[in-house]
Amino acid sequence: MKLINQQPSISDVAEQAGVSTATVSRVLSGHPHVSDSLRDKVNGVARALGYRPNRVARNLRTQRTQLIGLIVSDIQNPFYTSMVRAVEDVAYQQQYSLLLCNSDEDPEKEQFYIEFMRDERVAGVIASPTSEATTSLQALHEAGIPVVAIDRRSSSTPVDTVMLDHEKAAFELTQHLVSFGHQRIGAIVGNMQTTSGAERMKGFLNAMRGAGLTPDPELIRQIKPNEKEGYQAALSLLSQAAPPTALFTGNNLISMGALKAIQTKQLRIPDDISIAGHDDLPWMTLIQPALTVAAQPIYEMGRQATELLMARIQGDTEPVHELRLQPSMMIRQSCGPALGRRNGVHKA
Amino acid sequence: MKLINQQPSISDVAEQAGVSTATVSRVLSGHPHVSDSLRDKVNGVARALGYRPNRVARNLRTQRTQLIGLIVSDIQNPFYTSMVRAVEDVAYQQQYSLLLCNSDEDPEKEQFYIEFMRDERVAGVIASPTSEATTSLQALHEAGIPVVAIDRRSSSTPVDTVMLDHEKAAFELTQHLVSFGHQRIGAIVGNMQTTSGAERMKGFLNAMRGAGLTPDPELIRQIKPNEKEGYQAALSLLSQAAPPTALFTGNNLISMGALKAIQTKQLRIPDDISIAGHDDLPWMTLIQPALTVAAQPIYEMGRQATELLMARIQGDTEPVHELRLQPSMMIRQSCGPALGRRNGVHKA
DNA sequence: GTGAAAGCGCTAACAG
DNA sequence: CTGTTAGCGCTTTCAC
Repeated sequence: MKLINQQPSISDVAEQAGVSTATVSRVLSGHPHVSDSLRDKVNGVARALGYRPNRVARNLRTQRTQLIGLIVSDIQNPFYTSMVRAVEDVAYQQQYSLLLCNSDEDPEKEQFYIEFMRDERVAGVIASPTSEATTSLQALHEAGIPVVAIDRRSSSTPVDTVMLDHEKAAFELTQHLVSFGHQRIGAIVGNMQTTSGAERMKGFLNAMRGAGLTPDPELIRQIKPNEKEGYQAALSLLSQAAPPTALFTGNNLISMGALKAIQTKQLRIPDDISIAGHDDLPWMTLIQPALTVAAQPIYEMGRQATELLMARIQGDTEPVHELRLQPSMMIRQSCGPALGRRNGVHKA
Repeated sequence: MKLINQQPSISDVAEQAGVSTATVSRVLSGHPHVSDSLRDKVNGVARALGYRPNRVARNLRTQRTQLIGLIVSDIQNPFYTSMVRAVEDVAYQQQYSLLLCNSDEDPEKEQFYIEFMRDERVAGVIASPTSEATTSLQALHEAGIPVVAIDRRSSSTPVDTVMLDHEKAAFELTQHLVSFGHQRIGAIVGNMQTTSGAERMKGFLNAMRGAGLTPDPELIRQIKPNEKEGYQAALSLLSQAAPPTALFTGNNLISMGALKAIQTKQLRIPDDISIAGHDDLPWMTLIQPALTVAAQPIYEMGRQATELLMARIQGDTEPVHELRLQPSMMIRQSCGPALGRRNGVHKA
């Protein structure tokens, strides 16, 4: 009796069809030199048996897989979600599938997954490293597994990289705020260990200094880039004796937290407080007033990263690329001259 | 000379350490009966060589993998994103990784991925089928690969299932709307082929009839559950000669689209139009007024599904489970008695 | 406690 | 055009 969960192997098909396993293999992988009669026969038997090739065996034999490893720091961040989507689209076209990992900004978890991917001999990896210093990518690279860094750089490993021009985005956002006369601008950004965090901070500081303003360290917060910490940071900023009149937020989660803090403090945007952030999400035009942001071409970044990776997988040996995509400023109504709060304070 | 991308194999380690491959294997998989001296030696050599076991080979030999396949219909839907997160958390704990696929509500794509998973001999699959009639899951099941359906049922295959009590959620939401005196309630829900779509519609209709109201077919729209179609459906509903005074939306993407349509039509919530939807997302309290919804315990659903799956992978043969989790009503300010529009119309 | 050897399912020379 | 054969890297009896 046939065991229920026993899947037929290539030799079962060969036997049934009265041919060798080599012939079956040739038919199934679309090899050209097979007679039509045998081809039909093999196909028929394979279908009848419900045969499906064992990819684990094939992968072992060919020393290749059709798996792309994707490491993001937080799958719940819509920014990464869109990226996953882009990567998946391109990968699917080429019949690759995605091994998805959430590093959670935790180097240990990142390390585990990178090793897992190496052990699984994935064809390539796209990663958004938790830190520029992440060394495990080096191991992948040395093992001959192509890697492309996305959104953040891995300074320790010379790999293809695709990123937003973070500094420019931050610079323009800050300039926009400054143009309304703001001088006390609070900045909430992610860790300096990540490329995006560091470069955004740099853009912010440059824009401030360029406008002849001296950034106040009291108004700068470096946090884990999530809603909760964004909320807390914004709340503490807004609760100071001399609160900022405008807020610069380092990503969409931080913006969300900051907006909730503004809600908690019952401040009006932009009269009491202006706010400008990163990433453009559908809900941002739903709120009143709509949020001004620097939009990232996320899908495009994911697409290009995947295409770069695919080329490497196919053996491309060109020198390392570093792609910088440009932000688009989405000027809406969340920024304006400081009025209410200042007036309120003066009146009080 | 050693090739750059040649990873050392177990026999390299064995040779260097002067032992058999069997011993190396025993040491590396933590097998008990090995002398301490050999164990140390093997570990030392392995580390020195930067050896990493080839999981493809191991998987072939053991006929098992540490891969969980996860099929969702749209990774950009925050609902699924949270689910992915939950699944990943539990899987990671048990050292499993995720093979992620986006079916895009496209049965063909779903089919491709299911076959890929079968070919890769994943340990188990968690899926949100594009249709209750999806038959490919049957193939997995027959091949001895445990499957658990989430959010939606697969009527063709007897597998563990974890879902929201969709009908109840829809029923309560509708009742809430009815309690404000609404009679013309527009409903925008996903395809009837999915469990969630069908059951939500059922809950809606039951609540209407229970209140002595006759659902108007003109006010019901079945769409692909995304923002764009949600927008179009809502817009067409609101542009009718006799528009609804309240909207019932079938998921968060549809709610988003509907809110944008309301914005386009410059209607006031809830005076001109009330709205109640599904899923609770951070931005929903940021908009003015905050949206009333039935929240799903998404993380919990993902967690339980994964635990059910893990049990099956470990050989659990209990009868099939069907878990129904309860929604929580988040009553906020987006529903109220119809005023403005009706008045406006009467005045005109 | 350790090694020799078989074999998981497949593909790719190499013959014929 | 087709079959024979070796072997990918690993685990696991089976002997010793």
